[in-house]
Amino acid sequence: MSAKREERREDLRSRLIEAARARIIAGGLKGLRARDVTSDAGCALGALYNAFADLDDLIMHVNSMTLRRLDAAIGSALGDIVDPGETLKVLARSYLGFAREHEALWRALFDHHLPPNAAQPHWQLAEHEALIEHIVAPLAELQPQLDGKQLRIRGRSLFAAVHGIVSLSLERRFVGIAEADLANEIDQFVGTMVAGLKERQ
Amino acid sequence: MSAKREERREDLRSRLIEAARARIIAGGLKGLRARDVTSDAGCALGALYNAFADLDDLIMHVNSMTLRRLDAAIGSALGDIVDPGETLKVLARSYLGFAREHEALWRALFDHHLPPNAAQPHWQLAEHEALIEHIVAPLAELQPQLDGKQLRIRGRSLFAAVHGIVSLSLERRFVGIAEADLANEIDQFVGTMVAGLKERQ
DNA sequence: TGTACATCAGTGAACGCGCGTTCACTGATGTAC
DNA sequence: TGTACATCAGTGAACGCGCGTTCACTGATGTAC
Repeated sequence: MSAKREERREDLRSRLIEAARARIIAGGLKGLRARDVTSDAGCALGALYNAFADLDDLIMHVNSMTLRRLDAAIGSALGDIVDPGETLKVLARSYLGFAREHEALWRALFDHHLPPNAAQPHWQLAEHEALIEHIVAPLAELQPQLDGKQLRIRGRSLFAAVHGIVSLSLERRFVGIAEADLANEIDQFVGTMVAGLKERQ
Repeated sequence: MSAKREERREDLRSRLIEAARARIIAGGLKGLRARDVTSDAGCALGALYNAFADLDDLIMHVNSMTLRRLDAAIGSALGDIVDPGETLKVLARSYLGFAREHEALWRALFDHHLPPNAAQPHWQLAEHEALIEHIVAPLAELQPQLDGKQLRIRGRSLFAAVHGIVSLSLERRFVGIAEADLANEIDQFVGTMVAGLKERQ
Protein backbone atom coordinates (compact mmCIF):
# COMPACT_ATOMS: atom_id res chain seq x y z
CA MET A 1 0.00 0.00 0.00
CA SER A 2 1.56 3.24 -1.18
CA ALA A 3 -1.53 5.20 -0.17
CA LYS A 4 0.26 6.42 2.92
CA ARG A 5 3.15 7.68 0.84
CA GLU A 6 0.67 9.39 -1.46
CA GLU A 7 -1.02 10.97 1.54
CA ARG A 8 2.24 12.33 2.94
CA ARG A 9 3.12 13.65 -0.48
CA GLU A 10 -0.19 15.46 -0.78
CA ASP A 11 0.24 16.83 2.71
CA LEU A 12 3.63 18.27 1.83
CA ARG A 13 2.28 19.72 -1.39
CA SER A 14 -0.52 21.54 0.36
CA ARG A 15 1.80 22.77 3.10
CA LEU A 16 4.08 24.18 0.43
CA ILE A 17 1.21 25.82 -1.41
CA GLU A 18 -0.04 27.33 1.83
CA ALA A 19 3.43 28.59 2.76
CA ALA A 20 3.92 30.11 -0.69
CA ARG A 21 0.50 31.74 -0.47
CA ALA A 22 1.36 33.30 2.87
CA ARG A 23 4.71 34.53 1.57
CA ILE A 24 3.10 36.12 -1.47
CA ILE A 25 0.56 37.83 0.76
CA ALA A 26 3.37 39.12 2.97
CA GLY A 27 5.89 40.17 0.35
CA GLY A 28 4.41 39.89 -3.12
CA LEU A 29 5.45 37.54 -5.87
CA LYS A 30 8.84 39.20 -6.21
CA GLY A 31 9.56 38.50 -2.55
CA LEU A 32 8.92 34.80 -2.89
CA ARG A 33 12.02 32.69 -2.21
CA ALA A 34 12.27 28.92 -2.30
CA ARG A 35 14.20 28.85 0.99
CA ASP A 36 11.52 30.79 2.85
CA VAL A 37 8.72 28.64 1.53
CA THR A 38 10.38 25.35 2.47
CA SER A 39 11.43 26.50 5.91
CA ASP A 40 7.89 27.80 6.56
CA ALA A 41 6.47 24.51 5.36
CA GLY A 42 8.84 22.65 7.64
CA CYS A 43 10.85 20.73 5.06
CA ALA A 44 14.26 20.90 3.44
CA LEU A 45 14.97 23.05 0.41
CA GLY A 46 15.34 20.03 -1.85
CA ALA A 47 11.95 18.62 -0.89
CA LEU A 48 10.26 21.33 -2.93
CA TYR A 49 11.64 19.67 -6.05
CA ASN A 50 10.15 16.33 -5.09
CA ALA A 51 6.72 17.84 -4.62
CA PHE A 52 6.74 20.23 -7.59
CA ALA A 53 8.66 20.54 -10.82
CA ASP A 54 10.08 23.91 -9.78
CA LEU A 55 9.11 27.18 -8.17
CA ASP A 56 7.05 28.25 -11.19
CA ASP A 57 5.01 25.10 -10.86
CA LEU A 58 4.32 25.88 -7.21
CA ILE A 59 3.32 29.45 -8.05
CA MET A 60 0.90 28.20 -10.67
CA HIS A 61 -0.79 26.09 -8.03
CA VAL A 62 -1.13 29.11 -5.76
CA ASN A 63 -2.59 31.05 -8.69
CA SER A 64 -5.01 28.29 -9.45
CA MET A 65 -6.25 28.39 -5.87
CA THR A 66 -6.59 32.17 -6.09
CA LEU A 67 -8.62 31.91 -9.29
CA ARG A 68 -10.94 29.39 -7.67
CA ARG A 69 -11.46 31.67 -4.68
CA LEU A 70 -12.10 34.60 -6.98
CA ASP A 71 -14.68 32.56 -8.82
CA ALA A 72 -16.31 31.58 -5.52
CA ALA A 73 -16.35 35.18 -4.28
CA ILE A 74 -17.99 36.35 -7.49
CA GLY A 75 -20.50 33.51 -7.41
CA SER A 76 -21.59 34.29 -3.88
CA ALA A 77 -21.79 38.04 -4.59
CA LEU A 78 -24.10 37.42 -7.53
CA GLY A 79 -26.69 35.63 -5.41
CA ASP A 80 -29.87 35.53 -7.48
CA ILE A 81 -29.79 38.90 -9.18
CA VAL A 82 -31.70 38.83 -12.45
CA ASP A 83 -31.28 42.27 -14.00
CA PRO A 84 -28.33 42.07 -16.42
CA GLY A 85 -27.14 45.64 -15.79
CA GLU A 86 -27.20 45.05 -12.06
CA THR A 87 -25.40 41.75 -12.56
CA LEU A 88 -22.57 43.47 -14.43
CA LYS A 89 -22.27 46.07 -11.70
CA VAL A 90 -22.05 43.44 -8.99
CA LEU A 91 -19.48 41.52 -11.01
CA ALA A 92 -17.29 44.59 -11.30
CA ARG A 93 -17.73 45.51 -7.65
CA SER A 94 -16.89 42.05 -6.43
CA TYR A 95 -13.87 41.96 -8.71
CA LEU A 96 -12.68 45.21 -7.18
CA GLY A 97 -13.44 43.86 -3.72
CA PHE A 98 -11.47 40.70 -4.27
CA ALA A 99 -8.52 42.58 -5.73
CA ARG A 100 -8.46 44.91 -2.75
CA GLU A 101 -8.82 42.19 -0.18
CA HIS A 102 -6.26 39.83 -1.69
CA GLU A 103 -4.14 42.31 -3.54
CA ALA A 104 -0.82 40.45 -3.60
CA LEU A 105 -2.41 37.16 -4.61
CA TRP A 106 -4.53 38.83 -7.25
CA ARG A 107 -1.52 40.68 -8.63
CA ALA A 108 0.42 37.40 -8.77
CA LEU A 109 -2.15 36.11 -11.26
CA PHE A 110 -0.99 38.68 -13.78
CA ASP A 111 2.61 39.20 -12.77
CA HIS A 112 3.68 35.59 -13.01
CA HIS A 113 5.24 34.84 -16.37
CA LEU A 114 6.63 31.49 -17.34
CA PRO A 115 9.96 31.36 -19.18
CA PRO A 116 9.25 32.04 -22.85
CA ASN A 117 9.42 28.40 -23.95
CA ALA A 118 6.57 26.30 -22.47
CA ALA A 119 2.98 27.50 -22.74
CA GLN A 120 0.28 27.81 -20.09
CA PRO A 121 -1.31 24.54 -18.95
CA HIS A 122 -4.87 23.80 -20.04
CA TRP A 123 -6.53 23.93 -16.65
CA GLN A 124 -5.50 27.55 -16.21
CA LEU A 125 -7.07 28.48 -19.52
CA ALA A 126 -10.28 26.74 -18.47
CA GLU A 127 -10.35 28.60 -15.16
CA HIS A 128 -10.01 31.94 -16.91
CA GLU A 129 -12.69 30.99 -19.40
CA ALA A 130 -15.05 30.24 -16.50
CA LEU A 131 -14.59 33.78 -15.20
CA ILE A 132 -15.50 35.27 -18.56
CA GLU A 133 -18.67 33.19 -18.63
CA HIS A 134 -19.98 35.16 -15.65
CA ILE A 135 -19.90 38.23 -17.85
CA VAL A 136 -21.22 36.60 -20.99
CA ALA A 137 -24.58 35.67 -19.45
CA PRO A 138 -25.79 39.21 -18.63
CA LEU A 139 -24.18 40.54 -21.79
CA ALA A 140 -26.26 38.10 -23.83
CA GLU A 141 -29.41 39.66 -22.40
CA LEU A 142 -28.27 43.18 -23.15
CA GLN A 143 -27.16 42.39 -26.68
CA PRO A 144 -29.33 39.50 -27.90
CA GLN A 145 -28.28 40.10 -31.49
CA LEU A 146 -24.72 38.86 -30.80
CA ASP A 147 -23.75 35.22 -31.29
CA GLY A 148 -21.74 33.17 -28.79
CA LYS A 149 -18.36 33.97 -30.28
CA GLN A 150 -19.01 37.70 -30.38
CA LEU A 151 -20.34 37.62 -26.85
CA ARG A 152 -17.23 35.96 -25.53
CA ILE A 153 -15.04 38.56 -27.21
CA ARG A 154 -17.20 41.37 -25.84
CA GLY A 155 -17.06 39.74 -22.42
CA ARG A 156 -13.29 39.74 -22.52
CA SER A 157 -13.22 43.40 -23.47
CA LEU A 158 -15.43 44.29 -20.58
CA PHE A 159 -13.36 42.22 -18.18
CA ALA A 160 -10.14 43.75 -19.45
CA ALA A 161 -11.56 47.27 -19.16
CA VAL A 162 -12.63 46.84 -15.55
CA HIS A 163 -9.40 45.04 -14.78
CA GLY A 164 -7.46 47.95 -16.26
CA ILE A 165 -9.20 50.48 -14.04
CA VAL A 166 -8.73 48.36 -10.94
CA SER A 167 -5.18 47.41 -11.78
CA LEU A 168 -3.78 50.84 -12.60
CA SER A 169 -5.54 52.34 -9.61
CA LEU A 170 -4.36 49.81 -7.06
CA GLU A 171 -0.79 50.36 -8.25
CA ARG A 172 -1.13 53.80 -6.73
CA ARG A 173 0.96 55.36 -9.43
CA PHE A 174 0.24 58.47 -11.51
CA VAL A 175 -2.45 57.32 -13.90
CA GLY A 176 -4.80 55.58 -11.49
CA ILE A 177 -7.91 56.64 -9.65
CA ALA A 178 -7.58 57.59 -5.97
CA GLU A 179 -8.65 54.75 -3.72
CA ALA A 180 -11.56 56.72 -2.28
CA ASP A 181 -13.13 57.38 -5.69
CA LEU A 182 -12.53 53.94 -7.08
CA ALA A 183 -15.70 52.09 -6.11
CA ASN A 184 -17.91 54.91 -7.33
CA GLU A 185 -15.90 55.26 -10.52
CA ILE A 186 -16.28 51.56 -11.30
CA ASP A 187 -20.03 51.89 -10.76
CA GLN A 188 -20.21 54.89 -13.05
CA PHE A 189 -18.14 53.13 -15.65
CA VAL A 190 -20.29 50.01 -15.72
CA GLY A 191 -23.43 52.14 -15.66
CA THR A 192 -22.24 54.06 -18.71
CA MET A 193 -21.32 50.85 -20.52
CA VAL A 194 -24.72 49.34 -19.79
CA ALA A 195 -26.48 52.47 -21.01
CA GLY A 196 -24.39 52.35 -24.16
CA LEU A 197 -25.06 48.66 -24.70
CA LYS A 198 -28.82 49.16 -24.35
CA GLU A 199 -28.72 52.13 -26.69
CA ARG A 200 -26.81 50.22 -29.37
CA GLN A 201 -28.67 46.97 -28.99
CA MET B 1 35.34 76.67 -20.20
CA SER B 2 33.77 73.39 -19.12
CA ALA B 3 31.21 73.56 -21.93
CA LYS B 4 33.15 70.94 -23.82
CA ARG B 5 33.01 68.61 -20.83
CA GLU B 6 29.32 69.24 -20.52
CA GLU B 7 28.90 68.48 -24.20
CA ARG B 8 30.76 65.17 -23.95
CA ARG B 9 28.74 64.28 -20.90
CA GLU B 10 25.47 64.96 -22.72
CA ASP B 11 26.71 62.97 -25.67
CA LEU B 12 27.45 59.97 -23.48
CA ARG B 13 24.07 60.29 -21.75
CA SER B 14 22.18 60.24 -25.01
CA ARG B 15 24.27 57.36 -26.35
CA LEU B 16 23.42 55.42 -23.22
CA ILE B 17 19.72 56.25 -23.48
CA GLU B 18 19.74 55.21 -27.12
CA ALA B 19 21.55 51.96 -26.36
CA ALA B 20 19.16 51.15 -23.51
CA ARG B 21 16.22 51.91 -25.78
CA ALA B 22 17.53 49.54 -28.44
CA ARG B 23 18.15 46.81 -25.86
CA ILE B 24 14.63 47.16 -24.45
CA ILE B 25 13.21 46.95 -27.96
CA ALA B 26 15.27 43.82 -28.61
CA GLY B 27 14.82 42.00 -25.33
CA GLY B 28 12.32 43.79 -23.15
CA LEU B 29 12.93 45.50 -19.86
CA LYS B 30 13.81 42.23 -18.16
CA GLY B 31 16.56 41.61 -20.71
CA LEU B 32 18.24 44.94 -20.03
CA ARG B 33 21.74 44.57 -18.58
CA ALA B 34 24.12 47.34 -17.65
CA ARG B 35 27.03 45.58 -19.37
CA ASP B 36 25.18 45.34 -22.69
CA VAL B 37 24.12 48.96 -22.61
CA THR B 38 27.58 50.31 -21.90
CA SER B 39 29.30 48.11 -24.46
CA ASP B 40 26.70 49.14 -27.06
CA ALA B 41 27.21 52.77 -26.15
CA GLY B 42 30.98 52.33 -26.47
CA CYS B 43 32.00 53.09 -22.91
CA ALA B 44 33.13 51.22 -19.84
CA LEU B 45 30.70 49.72 -17.36
CA GLY B 46 31.57 52.25 -14.70
CA ALA B 47 30.87 55.21 -16.98
CA LEU B 48 27.17 54.53 -16.66
CA TYR B 49 27.40 55.60 -13.04
CA ASN B 50 29.01 58.88 -13.96
CA ALA B 51 26.26 59.70 -16.42
CA PHE B 52 23.29 58.41 -14.40
CA ALA B 53 22.60 57.64 -10.77
CA ASP B 54 21.96 53.99 -11.54
CA LEU B 55 20.23 51.72 -14.02
CA ASP B 56 16.78 52.74 -12.79
CA ASP B 57 17.61 56.34 -13.51
CA LEU B 58 18.61 55.44 -17.07
CA ILE B 59 15.40 53.45 -17.56
CA MET B 60 13.34 56.40 -16.39
CA HIS B 61 14.96 58.53 -19.04
CA VAL B 62 14.08 55.96 -21.69
CA ASN B 63 10.52 55.91 -20.38
CA SER B 64 10.33 59.65 -20.46
CA MET B 65 11.35 59.64 -24.10
CA THR B 66 8.75 56.96 -24.83
CA LEU B 67 6.03 59.03 -23.16
CA ARG B 68 6.98 62.06 -25.19
CA ARG B 69 6.82 60.02 -28.41
CA LEU B 70 3.47 58.59 -27.40
CA ASP B 71 2.19 62.08 -26.81
CA ALA B 72 3.50 63.19 -30.20
CA ALA B 73 1.93 60.18 -31.95
CA ILE B 74 -1.42 60.91 -30.36
CA GLY B 75 -1.19 64.59 -31.15
CA SER B 76 -0.51 63.97 -34.82
CA ALA B 77 -3.26 61.34 -35.06
CA LEU B 78 -5.81 63.78 -33.68
CA GLY B 79 -5.20 66.33 -36.43
CA ASP B 80 -8.15 68.71 -36.33
CA ILE B 81 -11.01 66.40 -35.52
CA VAL B 82 -13.81 68.24 -33.76
CA ASP B 83 -16.45 65.61 -32.92
CA PRO B 84 -15.77 64.46 -29.35
CA GLY B 85 -16.88 60.86 -29.95
CA GLU B 86 -14.63 60.64 -32.97
CA THR B 87 -11.80 62.19 -30.99
CA LEU B 88 -12.09 59.51 -28.31
CA LYS B 89 -12.07 56.79 -30.93
CA VAL B 90 -8.97 58.18 -32.58
CA LEU B 91 -7.27 58.50 -29.19
CA ALA B 92 -7.94 54.85 -28.40
CA ARG B 93 -6.89 53.71 -31.85
CA SER B 94 -3.67 55.64 -31.77
CA TYR B 95 -2.92 54.32 -28.28
CA LEU B 96 -3.39 50.79 -29.60
CA GLY B 97 -1.27 51.62 -32.62
CA PHE B 98 1.56 52.98 -30.52
CA ALA B 99 1.46 50.02 -28.16
CA ARG B 100 1.61 47.62 -31.06
CA GLU B 101 4.36 49.43 -32.86
CA HIS B 102 6.60 49.99 -29.84
CA GLU B 103 5.43 47.15 -27.69
CA ALA B 104 8.51 46.59 -25.55
CA LEU B 105 9.03 50.30 -24.88
CA TRP B 106 5.37 50.81 -24.10
CA ARG B 107 5.38 47.82 -21.76
CA ALA B 108 8.46 49.20 -20.00
CA LEU B 109 6.39 52.25 -19.00
CA PHE B 110 4.24 50.04 -16.80
CA ASP B 111 6.64 47.25 -15.89
CA HIS B 112 9.34 49.45 -14.45
CA HIS B 113 9.00 49.74 -10.70
CA LEU B 114 11.37 51.67 -8.50
CA PRO B 115 12.51 50.11 -5.23
CA PRO B 116 9.77 50.74 -2.65
CA ASN B 117 11.56 53.67 -0.97
CA ALA B 118 11.82 56.71 -3.24
CA ALA B 119 8.77 58.01 -5.11
CA GLN B 120 8.31 58.89 -8.77
CA PRO B 121 9.92 62.13 -9.91
CA HIS B 122 7.66 65.08 -10.70
CA TRP B 123 8.32 65.33 -14.40
CA GLN B 124 6.97 61.83 -14.94
CA LEU B 125 3.77 62.71 -13.16
CA ALA B 126 3.40 65.77 -15.35
CA GLU B 127 3.95 63.76 -18.51
CA HIS B 128 1.23 61.32 -17.52
CA GLU B 129 -1.11 64.16 -16.65
CA ALA B 130 -0.60 65.61 -20.12
CA LEU B 131 -1.76 62.35 -21.66
CA ILE B 132 -4.95 62.38 -19.62
CA GLU B 133 -5.67 65.93 -20.80
CA HIS B 134 -6.11 64.61 -24.34
CA ILE B 135 -9.07 62.62 -23.05
CA VAL B 136 -10.51 65.29 -20.80
CA ALA B 137 -11.19 67.73 -23.63
CA PRO B 138 -13.64 65.57 -25.65
CA LEU B 139 -15.10 64.19 -22.42
CA ALA B 140 -15.97 67.72 -21.33
CA GLU B 141 -18.07 68.14 -24.45
CA LEU B 142 -19.90 64.87 -23.93
CA GLN B 143 -20.56 65.49 -20.25
CA PRO B 144 -20.77 69.27 -19.79
CA GLN B 145 -22.33 68.85 -16.34
CA LEU B 146 -19.07 67.51 -14.86
CA ASP B 147 -16.54 69.82 -13.23
CA GLY B 148 -12.80 69.73 -13.90
CA LYS B 149 -11.98 67.36 -11.07
CA GLN B 150 -14.67 64.89 -12.04
CA LEU B 151 -13.61 65.08 -15.66
CA ARG B 152 -10.03 64.25 -14.82
CA ILE B 153 -11.14 61.23 -12.80
CA ARG B 154 -13.44 60.10 -15.60
CA GLY B 155 -10.62 60.62 -18.08
CA ARG B 156 -8.36 58.37 -16.05
CA SER B 157 -11.00 55.67 -15.93
CA LEU B 158 -11.40 55.76 -19.65
CA PHE B 159 -7.67 55.65 -20.19
CA ALA B 160 -7.29 52.75 -17.76
CA ALA B 161 -10.12 50.84 -19.41
CA VAL B 162 -8.66 51.13 -22.90
CA HIS B 163 -5.21 50.41 -21.53
CA GLY B 164 -6.56 47.28 -19.86
CA ILE B 165 -8.00 45.94 -23.10
CA VAL B 166 -4.84 46.69 -25.04
CA SER B 167 -2.53 45.43 -22.33
CA LEU B 168 -4.18 42.10 -21.58
CA SER B 169 -4.62 41.42 -25.27
CA LEU B 170 -1.06 42.18 -26.30
CA GLU B 171 0.16 39.83 -23.57
CA ARG B 172 -1.36 37.08 -25.69
CA ARG B 173 -2.41 35.12 -22.67
CA PHE B 174 -5.78 33.54 -21.92
CA VAL B 175 -7.98 36.52 -21.08
CA GLY B 176 -7.09 38.80 -23.96
CA ILE B 177 -8.67 39.53 -27.31
CA ALA B 178 -7.18 37.89 -30.38
CA GLU B 179 -4.94 40.29 -32.26
CA ALA B 180 -7.16 40.25 -35.35
CA ASP B 181 -10.25 41.36 -33.44
CA LEU B 182 -8.51 43.91 -31.30
CA ALA B 183 -8.84 47.08 -33.38
CA ASN B 184 -12.50 46.46 -34.06
CA GLU B 185 -13.15 45.61 -30.44
CA ILE B 186 -11.56 48.85 -29.26
CA ASP B 187 -13.74 50.75 -31.70
CA GLN B 188 -16.84 48.99 -30.46
CA PHE B 189 -15.85 49.61 -26.90
CA VAL B 190 -15.33 53.33 -27.33
CA GLY B 191 -18.49 53.55 -29.41
CA THR B 192 -20.50 51.96 -26.64
CA MET B 193 -18.93 54.23 -24.03
CA VAL B 194 -19.71 57.32 -26.09
CA ALA B 195 -23.31 56.19 -26.60
CA GLY B 196 -23.60 55.64 -22.85
CA LEU B 197 -22.05 58.99 -22.04
CA LYS B 198 -24.47 60.80 -24.36
CA GLU B 199 -27.38 58.87 -22.94
CA ARG B 200 -26.47 59.68 -19.34
CA GLN B 201 -25.44 63.25 -19.99
C1' DT C 1 6.46 -13.09 12.47
C1' DG C 2 10.97 -12.11 10.96
C1' DT C 3 14.70 -11.07 7.78
C1' DA C 4 16.72 -9.08 3.60
C1' DC C 5 16.25 -6.08 0.22
C1' DA C 6 14.25 -2.17 -2.62
C1' DT C 7 12.30 2.13 -2.98
C1' DC C 8 11.92 6.72 -2.50
C1' DA C 9 10.92 10.86 0.36
C1' DG C 10 13.76 13.90 2.67
C1' DT C 11 18.25 16.45 3.52
C1' DG C 12 21.08 20.66 3.09
C1' DA C 13 25.66 21.85 1.47
C1' DA C 14 27.43 23.10 -2.70
C1' DC C 15 27.00 24.62 -7.44
C1' DG C 16 26.33 27.95 -10.81
C1' DC C 17 24.95 31.93 -12.75
C1' DG C 18 23.52 36.50 -13.23
C1' DC C 19 24.32 41.02 -12.59
C1' DG C 20 24.23 45.84 -10.31
C1' DT C 21 27.54 48.58 -8.21
C1' DT C 22 32.05 50.07 -6.41
C1' DC C 23 36.69 51.68 -6.40
C1' DA C 24 41.55 52.39 -7.00
C1' DC C 25 43.71 53.86 -10.85
C1' DT C 26 44.79 56.38 -15.65
C1' DG C 27 45.06 59.80 -18.56
C1' DA C 28 42.96 63.45 -20.96
C1' DT C 29 41.26 68.09 -20.36
C1' DG C 30 40.99 72.41 -18.08
C1' DT C 31 42.93 76.20 -15.01
C1' DA C 32 46.40 79.32 -12.83
C1' DC C 33 50.25 81.89 -13.15
C1' DT D 1 53.27 80.58 -24.90
C1' DG D 2 54.72 77.37 -21.58
C1' DT D 3 54.81 74.88 -17.26
C1' DA D 4 52.79 72.89 -13.10
C1' DC D 5 48.99 71.44 -11.04
C1' DA D 6 43.98 70.17 -10.37
C1' DT D 7 39.99 68.09 -11.87
C1' DC D 8 37.22 64.69 -13.38
C1' DA D 9 35.57 61.53 -17.06
C1' DG D 10 36.65 57.03 -18.10
C1' DT D 11 38.26 52.19 -16.99
C1' DG D 12 37.26 47.29 -15.97
C1' DA D 13 38.45 43.94 -12.50
C1' DA D 14 36.60 42.72 -8.36
C1' DC D 15 33.00 42.71 -4.93
C1' DG D 16 28.83 41.20 -3.10
C1' DC D 17 24.59 39.35 -2.99
C1' DG D 18 20.73 36.78 -4.20
C1' DC D 19 18.81 32.68 -5.18
C1' DG D 20 17.03 28.57 -8.10
C1' DT D 21 18.46 24.04 -8.65
C1' DT D 22 21.18 19.82 -8.11
C1' DC D 23 23.03 15.75 -6.04
C1' DA D 24 25.27 12.37 -3.18
C1' DC D 25 23.70 10.66 0.86
C1' DT D 26 20.36 8.98 4.92
C1' DG D 27 16.95 6.73 6.83
C1' DA D 28 12.24 5.63 7.03
C1' DT D 29 8.71 2.95 4.77
C1' DG D 30 7.13 -0.68 1.89
C1' DT D 31 7.66 -5.38 -0.40
C1' DA D 32 9.04 -10.27 -1.05
C1' DC D 33 9.74 -14.57 0.70
